[in-house]
Amino acid sequence: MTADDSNKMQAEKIAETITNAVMEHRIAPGSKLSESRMAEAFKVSRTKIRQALTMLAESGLVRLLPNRGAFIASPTVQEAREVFALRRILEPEIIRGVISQAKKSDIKQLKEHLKAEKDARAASNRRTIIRLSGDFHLLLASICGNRYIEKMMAELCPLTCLVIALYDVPQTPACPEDEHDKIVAAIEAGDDAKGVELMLHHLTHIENALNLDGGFDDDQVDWDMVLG
Amino acid sequence: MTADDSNKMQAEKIAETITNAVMEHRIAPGSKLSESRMAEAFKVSRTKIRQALTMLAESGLVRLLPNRGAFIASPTVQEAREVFALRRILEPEIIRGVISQAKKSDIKQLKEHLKAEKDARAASNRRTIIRLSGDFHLLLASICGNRYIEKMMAELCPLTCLVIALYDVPQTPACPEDEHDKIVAAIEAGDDAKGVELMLHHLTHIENALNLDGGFDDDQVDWDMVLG
DNA sequence: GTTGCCAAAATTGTATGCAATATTCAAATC
DNA sequence: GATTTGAATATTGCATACAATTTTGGCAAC
Repeated sequence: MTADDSNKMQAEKIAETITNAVMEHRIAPGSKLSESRMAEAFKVSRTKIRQALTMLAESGLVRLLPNRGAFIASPTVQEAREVFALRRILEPEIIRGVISQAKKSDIKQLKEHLKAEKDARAASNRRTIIRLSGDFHLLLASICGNRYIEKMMAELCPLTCLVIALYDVPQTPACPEDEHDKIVAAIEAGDDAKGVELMLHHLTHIENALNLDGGFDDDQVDWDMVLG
Repeated sequence: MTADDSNKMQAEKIAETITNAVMEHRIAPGSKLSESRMAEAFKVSRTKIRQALTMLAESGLVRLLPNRGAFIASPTVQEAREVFALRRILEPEIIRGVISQAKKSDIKQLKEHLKAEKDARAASNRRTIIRLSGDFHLLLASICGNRYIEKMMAELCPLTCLVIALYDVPQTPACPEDEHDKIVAAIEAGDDAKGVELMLHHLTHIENALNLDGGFDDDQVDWDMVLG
């Protein structure tokens, strides 16, 4: 029966659509998500939209302000750092998990993904590039075989996309193209240490490419600084 | 204003009550959560209950089966192992974080917690003991200063409680009483390596005390007991 | 030109009613 | 006696109507 498809999954599907849009930078951080507009767009009642928004809020991608509505999160500098800190904890272990139990079909899937990334770069398809960049890490998480890690990464990746949208320096060259390839190579070679090192380097590289110093947090305004 | 208290937090408070009840083993894994009963017990409309259940489902503590209703999760053996695997990844880093940035007041709070645990043991207050056992790890997570880690632990601890409820061997002596104390001692001494080792030992110890054949039946929830 | 205020409009919060689906239980059949 | 069927009951799914709150826009006062 298509109970899963038609019933509960409907709200989940809406949430996924929003998440995907965030991952492709088609929704900006801080955007207001009006219930009635969404209901109209998705052709469902507000009830379903509200369900989806509650789910998204629980995952951290959306903030629900009482009587004000739902907004796509805009992570502060501090939050951005915490996202990367957690990823640096999780992803090395993901690499170890992948190496220790990847099947042939998993490796194949990884290589197919690399090819998709290469194609997207060749086509200069910016949104697809961004999207696939995140999906690479989600794919690794799904292969590593721990559903809780996978779930956590499914929350952290969209947040990372928001962080990049907020703090990326435009002229910085995009994610170095070959880092994912190198990681897969290390995985294929079964080289734990190398894979972990590459992953850490990769994450640090992404974080360092951001401008997380002069950030505008939701802190109180320092009027002395404004006037001085 | 108390907008947060009265508006959105109402559903969150319900979810927290359920979570607390799970952590104190006052709701068994697999229990059905009837919307109308809950609405009656909490004296709110089903709408609010539904919101709370959606949140709990997103956090993994509740499973929503289409047209069947909401049930407290009952983690499989595999899921139980994954919970512990993830905790073994996260909590050593939590220890490092706590050591690197705990304030005096944090240490004080930890010691107060140890005393509360000691008191509960002295009074043989089983539910309080269980509850405080989990809270210890949540307290550490809150001190370590990464809100995403804290959130993750806030999901993993209740899940661990479910796992224990499902697979614990009754005659096994409860959590060794002094492991938390030793961990705090290592933290106070600033001894990273020791703290991490103790934490890993602690987690492994809990997991090893479990029996993979035990089980629970889906009891009906006694809402008076949950609320009382 | 700016600020303050009030009414109108738009938006969110909540409850309730009804439809759809599952569960229960008793009667009928084998 | 066990199993199946089907009506009665209970529960979930959903949308809509209405209340509460915020936002908007204009008008007056300074």
